[in-house]
Amino acid sequence: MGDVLVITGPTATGKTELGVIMARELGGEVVSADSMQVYKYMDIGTAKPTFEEMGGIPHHMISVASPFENYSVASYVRDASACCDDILARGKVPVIVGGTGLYVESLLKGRQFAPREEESSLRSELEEQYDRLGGEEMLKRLSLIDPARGEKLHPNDKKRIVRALESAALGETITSHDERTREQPPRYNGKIIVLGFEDRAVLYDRINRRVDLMVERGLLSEVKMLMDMGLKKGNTALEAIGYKEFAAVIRGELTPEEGAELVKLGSRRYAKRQISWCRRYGDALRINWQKKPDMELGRRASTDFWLKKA
RNA sequence: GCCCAGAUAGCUCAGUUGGUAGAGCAAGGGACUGAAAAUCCCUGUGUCGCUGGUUCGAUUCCGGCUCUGGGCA
Repeated sequence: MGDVLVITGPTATGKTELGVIMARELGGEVVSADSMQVYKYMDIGTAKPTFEEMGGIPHHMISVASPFENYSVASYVRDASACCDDILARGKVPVIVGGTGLYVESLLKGRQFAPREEESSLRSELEEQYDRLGGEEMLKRLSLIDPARGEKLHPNDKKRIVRALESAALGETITSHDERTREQPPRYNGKIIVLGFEDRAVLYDRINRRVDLMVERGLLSEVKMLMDMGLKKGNTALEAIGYKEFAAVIRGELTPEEGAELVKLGSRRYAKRQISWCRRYGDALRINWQKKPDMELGRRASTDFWLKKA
């Protein structure tokens, strides 16, 4: 089982920068764990590291999918573990950097997923059924075939109810699949570093400034380009924070100012969900940046902040 | 200077015919097994401007004061 280093935490905490520093230190390569940086042409709004920022360290799992493709955890685990294995085979250390909790965890565990059919219409039929019959009824039906899963889900959780019914219809319930695969040993031995800030207000301030910076750098024209390419509402890529709001701006439904405010709001809430996800890593090394006294708040965490071990 | 209106949660405001208060937004917490930057669940955080009075009891009624709008001079 290969040793890997994981650097995670909410958005705008300097993961990218620390990742490069650690990769250089350990003789490693960066493997991104970010559900939106996998898409090509989405550079500004996903804050992909620039050539400069990569500092000569190879980066994997960035810009590997077309935004028309609906990439997913399963594809990620397949592709990212191939990267990690290759890095390990060359005697180097994979440094997994990213804030998508599900991706990080699934990669480390080498998680397998319950059955699903790519080309069938089963999924849309189930969705249509859900809309017609309502959550209570669908949950009742799920409970008949997978009681444990039904117990856990809320009637409003359409996505998960549909997925659970789909899996069961294809031959194995999610519960049975989970029980069968959960016992497997993790695929990688990960040392986890969780980045954060002492003060939530400082994090939010950075998020706000970062969004302003994205707008200055041309987020609007990036989104415009994607839409001109033919990307539209159903595409996962356009559901990314920053993209869905500016798509609405382009459609004339929001002013650019309103759009930017919504991006900030969405990013703040996203950060909160990420923090919540990170609390599950009990054995992680937690590092909280603390603002240096008498110093300007800057973009780069390590220059303007002290490291503080929580 | 005078007249009128307002002052209640972080913000915008509702309300209590006198028994210490509630909406929206913001915020906080949580879940997470093929969309995860997605999706879903839970939670009201308060010297009711200050100060006297009436009252068993005042955020509510009365007086004074302060501040903020608007009007008249």
